[in-house]
Amino acid sequence: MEKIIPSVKGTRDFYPEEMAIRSWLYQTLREVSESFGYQEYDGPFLEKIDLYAAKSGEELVKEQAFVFPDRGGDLITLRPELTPSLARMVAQRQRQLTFPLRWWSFGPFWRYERPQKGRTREFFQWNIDLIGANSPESDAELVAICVAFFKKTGLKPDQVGVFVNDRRLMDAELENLRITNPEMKKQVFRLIDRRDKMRPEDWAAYAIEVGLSVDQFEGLKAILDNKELWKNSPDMQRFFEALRAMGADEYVHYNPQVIRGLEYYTGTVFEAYDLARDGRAILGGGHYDNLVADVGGEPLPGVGFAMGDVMIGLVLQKYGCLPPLGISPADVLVTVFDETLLIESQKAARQFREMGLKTIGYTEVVRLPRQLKFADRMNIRFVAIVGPDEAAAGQVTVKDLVRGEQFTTTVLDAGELIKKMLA
RNA sequence: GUGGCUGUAGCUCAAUGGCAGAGCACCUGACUGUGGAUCAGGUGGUUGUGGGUUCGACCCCCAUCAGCCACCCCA
Repeated sequence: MEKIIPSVKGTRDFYPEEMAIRSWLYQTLREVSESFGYQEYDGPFLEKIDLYAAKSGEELVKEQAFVFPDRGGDLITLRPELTPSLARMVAQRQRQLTFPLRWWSFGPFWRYERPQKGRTREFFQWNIDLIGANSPESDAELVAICVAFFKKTGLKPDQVGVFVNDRRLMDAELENLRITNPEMKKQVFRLIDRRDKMRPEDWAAYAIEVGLSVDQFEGLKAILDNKELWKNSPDMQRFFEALRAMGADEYVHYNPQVIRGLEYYTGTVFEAYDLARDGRAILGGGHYDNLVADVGGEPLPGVGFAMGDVMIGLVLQKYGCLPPLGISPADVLVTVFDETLLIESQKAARQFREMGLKTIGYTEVVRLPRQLKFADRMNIRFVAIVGPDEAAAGQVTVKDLVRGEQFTTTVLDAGELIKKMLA
């Protein structure tokens, strides 16, 4: 045998078991998204590099995207995120679309990163946005959607949580500490983001390096340790009140340390975690002032989030929330007795299918035990045997592999009985 | 991009520098029109790849590829 050419680093093969999970996830996301009245959309998987160069940092495109020249010499990128494509799609029809826009998508993305737990180079992502809305209640709606997803999958509020903050609130709090320089604020945001990843003494040293005075540093720590800080913001108060009204507050926590790396978030920011702090963020999102800022067009505020399939898959597996495996591809297997009866078996299989039963007709002439074993392995509950006796009488013998019982009757009767037993 | 751990049968893993093994799975039979269970037998390997050291390498060294993990980053 020739050597098997290995798959591309960081990609996954989806065998039927994994594919079933992916399809289930897609279906669940669809149901949750649609229950809030969101419409499905998608952009191209290939985009010109310029689309990202305009908006994202140089680093993203140069180091974390798959980029290659096409035959005409243009640089093409396998999309690393959906937002720029969304911005273009919205800007192109800004005058025709009806706002507020509620759109969702689930599709593949690529990032040239080093694979590790919860991170692959090829992954699927749920993107959902409410565009052309600017209220705390619209921000709350998106958080309520991700809570609805958790509820639907069976994840409990003591297993996962959504942590929320508001950048404008943080901005105001920093102003109170006389941190007013925009560049300085950016650095302090980064400092806040790093707090949990560094030892306290290193973090303090970093704070001094950034240029904070001792008073400012103490003030910052007080802010970050204040779980009631949200009460200083009327918008956050409205946000939490809306969440309660939507029945989502159980899962949602205020955390002044949530900042998010993305520069385009301007208001509410949030991310969901396994409460055991196991692994990376499950999802992240927030409020932005202008989706189409880099594409031109009227300023368009909105709120949205993205969730990758890899991390949520790990969390769902950890908490036993994945759908059961070993689901059968068929209800009935029609066996083949010998070459002379091959056609009879195929006719019977067709009749079963026409009655709405998922039916596999064996297409090889092999010994019966082998065919029964096949049915057993494939979790096919019913085996219909068409032997010389049955063929002569216009009947089939149906064996129920779960109960170990069997009966002989016409195909039509057998089909009805099987349907009853499956119900 | 940086660092650590690991690559042996289809799978999970053994093997002081001295004959490459086990369990599970698979195949055959016991059982010529009936799956699972049991028993008996059997197939299965360029030890990731390429070099080096050695009388001799799964084992030591170098490189490389892949997987996992942590950094970095997280759109």
